[in-house]
Amino acid sequence: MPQFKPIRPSRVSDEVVMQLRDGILSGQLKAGERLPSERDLAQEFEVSRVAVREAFRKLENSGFICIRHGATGGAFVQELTFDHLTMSFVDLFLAEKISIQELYQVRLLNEPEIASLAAQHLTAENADRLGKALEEEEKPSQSMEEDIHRKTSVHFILAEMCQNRFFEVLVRALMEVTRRVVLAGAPDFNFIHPAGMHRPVVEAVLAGDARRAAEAMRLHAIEFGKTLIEGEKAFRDKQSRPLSGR
Amino acid sequence: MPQFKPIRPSRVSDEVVMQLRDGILSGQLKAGERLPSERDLAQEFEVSRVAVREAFRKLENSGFICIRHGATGGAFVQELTFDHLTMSFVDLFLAEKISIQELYQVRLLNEPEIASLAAQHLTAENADRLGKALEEEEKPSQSMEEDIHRKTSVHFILAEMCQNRFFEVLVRALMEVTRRVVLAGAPDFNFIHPAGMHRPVVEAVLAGDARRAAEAMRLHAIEFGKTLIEGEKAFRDKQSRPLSGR
DNA sequence: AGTTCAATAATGGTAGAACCATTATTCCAT
DNA sequence: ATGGAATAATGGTTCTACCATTATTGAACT
Repeated sequence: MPQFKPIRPSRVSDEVVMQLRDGILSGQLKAGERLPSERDLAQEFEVSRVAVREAFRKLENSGFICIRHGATGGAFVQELTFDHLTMSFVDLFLAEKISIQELYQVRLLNEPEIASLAAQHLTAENADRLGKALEEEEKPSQSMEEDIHRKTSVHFILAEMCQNRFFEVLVRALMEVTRRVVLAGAPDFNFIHPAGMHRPVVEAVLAGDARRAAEAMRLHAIEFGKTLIEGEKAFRDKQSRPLSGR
Repeated sequence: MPQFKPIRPSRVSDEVVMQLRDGILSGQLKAGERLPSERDLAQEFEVSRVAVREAFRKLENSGFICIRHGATGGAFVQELTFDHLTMSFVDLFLAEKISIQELYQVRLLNEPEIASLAAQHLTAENADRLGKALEEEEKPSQSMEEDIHRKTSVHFILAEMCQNRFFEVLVRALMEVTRRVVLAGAPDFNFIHPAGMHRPVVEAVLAGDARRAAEAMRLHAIEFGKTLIEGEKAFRDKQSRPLSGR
């Protein structure tokens, strides 16, 4: 018996999505470029404006284009970023498809490697950024938001330094989940993640000592990770009733 | 001066997205449940049907709902899966925002850990699955698709066994990218990934020897990784002109 | 009784037109 | 120069009508 494939009548809007998507991924439509107006595209594809709009919603949702209103507005091709990936990841966490416990395991394995790579790729400029970030995070903060922002920035800089964009997106995702849990649960972030926690890591990286950097990061991940795991239950309880997603 | 926040008039469809999304994430709308029809929802929200449809396109694109046509059709709440995350990841690879080289680094760090965890969580049932998968992959295959499918399944089973859903989604993403590169570039997958390559890994896992499993996987990742890195250039060249994305 | 097939109704899919809202540009009055 | 109205282009929204798909119903015919 021959292998038949399922027949699924495709939507017009999906055809539009595919053509535009291919154009972008193949490089024919470059970032920054402006697509024709909805009305013109509808004419070109010989479909209704609704179909074009639905296609735009999907492409927008995937981060391929962004839409601006008004004259000189329209759909502009975007450089694909990691932001949407991070957000889908957060969604999975919110939907309880992944736990802090699991992320802890991932973090414990990957963050030391990131620190190690950062130490190996140390440049004068990054040394400067890292030093300043460490200074910043040891100052008292006015709000928890600000405190979290400062204390995550060391992680972000290390992730950038390691020159592996996967590790970069991983750290972004981990930090975003962390941020949410902390904001929902912790009364005082500076208490559970006191200033100076990153100092041994940063010092090892600045010294170009990859092994020591990895070990220092490992200890930090263990220390802070335990606190965070405890925080998850409070977070889940708090989230189960009230709404307001992102 | 007080900190003003930027004013962005929101779209009606985005409001609809947010309300439905919150309903799903908070658990008020459970998986399998059917949303009201487009016409009814439009009335409830006091917006047009188009607005509801655009919202549906976004929610569909993010994997929150799926739409069925015909009588008894409508929008059904979906259990959130890792599929969309995997696809966005593949998109980033296709857009050259991430390279095989980088993924190799990630794989080299994580897959040994996965193998190690799998060995630690060995059960009779999984031992059986693993053994059968190994047998399967050592049979000759009729097509490259089939060959790839069989040879990735060991990785999938190990990822499931390790009981960390992040590692699971990581492996899925890595395998999907691998699949594409191989399909585009390799004349004979069985040549670059001969049967039996996984045998040392599987044997170590079945023996419950975590350290040996990790080491065997590390060697496998190095061996196959080098081949794949060479395959990337061929893939990029081939992809740059013709279209047909997924 | 069982089978087949046509009619029906509910639902999503598509189209077109009209109008509103936002924004850059232009031009005019001050 | 500055401020502000008019203009035009574009996305945002709504409405209406109709097409396409599918489950159900019930009649007609074995």
